[in-house]
Amino acid sequence: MPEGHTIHRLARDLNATLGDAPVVAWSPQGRFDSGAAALDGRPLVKAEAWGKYLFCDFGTDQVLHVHLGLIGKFRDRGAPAPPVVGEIRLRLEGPGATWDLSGPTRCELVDPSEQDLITAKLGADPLRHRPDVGSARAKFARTDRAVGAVLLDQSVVAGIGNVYRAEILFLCGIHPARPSRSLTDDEFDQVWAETVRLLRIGMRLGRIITTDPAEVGRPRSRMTNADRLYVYHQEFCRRCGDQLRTLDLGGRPIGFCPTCQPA
DNA sequence: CGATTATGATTAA
DNA sequence: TAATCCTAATCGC
Repeated sequence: MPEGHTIHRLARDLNATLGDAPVVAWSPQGRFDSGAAALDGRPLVKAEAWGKYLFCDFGTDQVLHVHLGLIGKFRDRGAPAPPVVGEIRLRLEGPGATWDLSGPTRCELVDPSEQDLITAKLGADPLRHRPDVGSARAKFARTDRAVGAVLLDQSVVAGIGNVYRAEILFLCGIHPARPSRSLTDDEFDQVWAETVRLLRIGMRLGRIITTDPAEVGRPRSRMTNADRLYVYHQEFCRRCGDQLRTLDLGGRPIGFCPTCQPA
């Protein structure tokens, strides 16, 4: 379930569990044989997230670039390495962890220059150190596109996905179809603050919760979508009870409350 | 057991 | 805008 929080958490956990020991790398599925061979026996030097993009440095001339896309997963199956289940593009085995990558939209080795090209196109990442808020603010102020679409644009803010954009706008009381340029400075500040706050919570908890993070203490099975979220895939407004509506922005649906988010 | 769906992004048209 | 890619879980029959 990959928005930016997932990728940053992944980078953190890869670094923590793979340490500096040599890693056994292979492609159970066979679709990344040559790439895996280039990493086999190398230690993970550093994993790093840029928005939804993950880069892993193994101390070789090329960097592993992974993008999970909509359905990709990168999970630790524990050690010792259990039998392979399903379509695993890449498996990384360390002394204390076994990472299985499935369904990525990108899994490739790239030159550092290509990595630079990718990251240069990305906007401010709220989860990175000292994100360039000014550039995001300037981009918001410059366009007439709907704010709901701009929030999903990775070249403006890197890491927000379809769930967070809906939840952020609800919490800010902003109608998703409003032109980005119509936001006041205060409104932009509020959007940015909520973005940082929510993504941090998501990274900490390992899942998207925009209501009350304390809720996570409850068993997962007893937490419904409606407990975690205000508008994404919801029918009624948690605040005012009105029927929520859906709009298509940026090619994807976004739910909102017509009362709490007036046009 | 087939159809549907999913927190994404690129390419082609 | 639509088609396409990638996989697994869930849903309906």
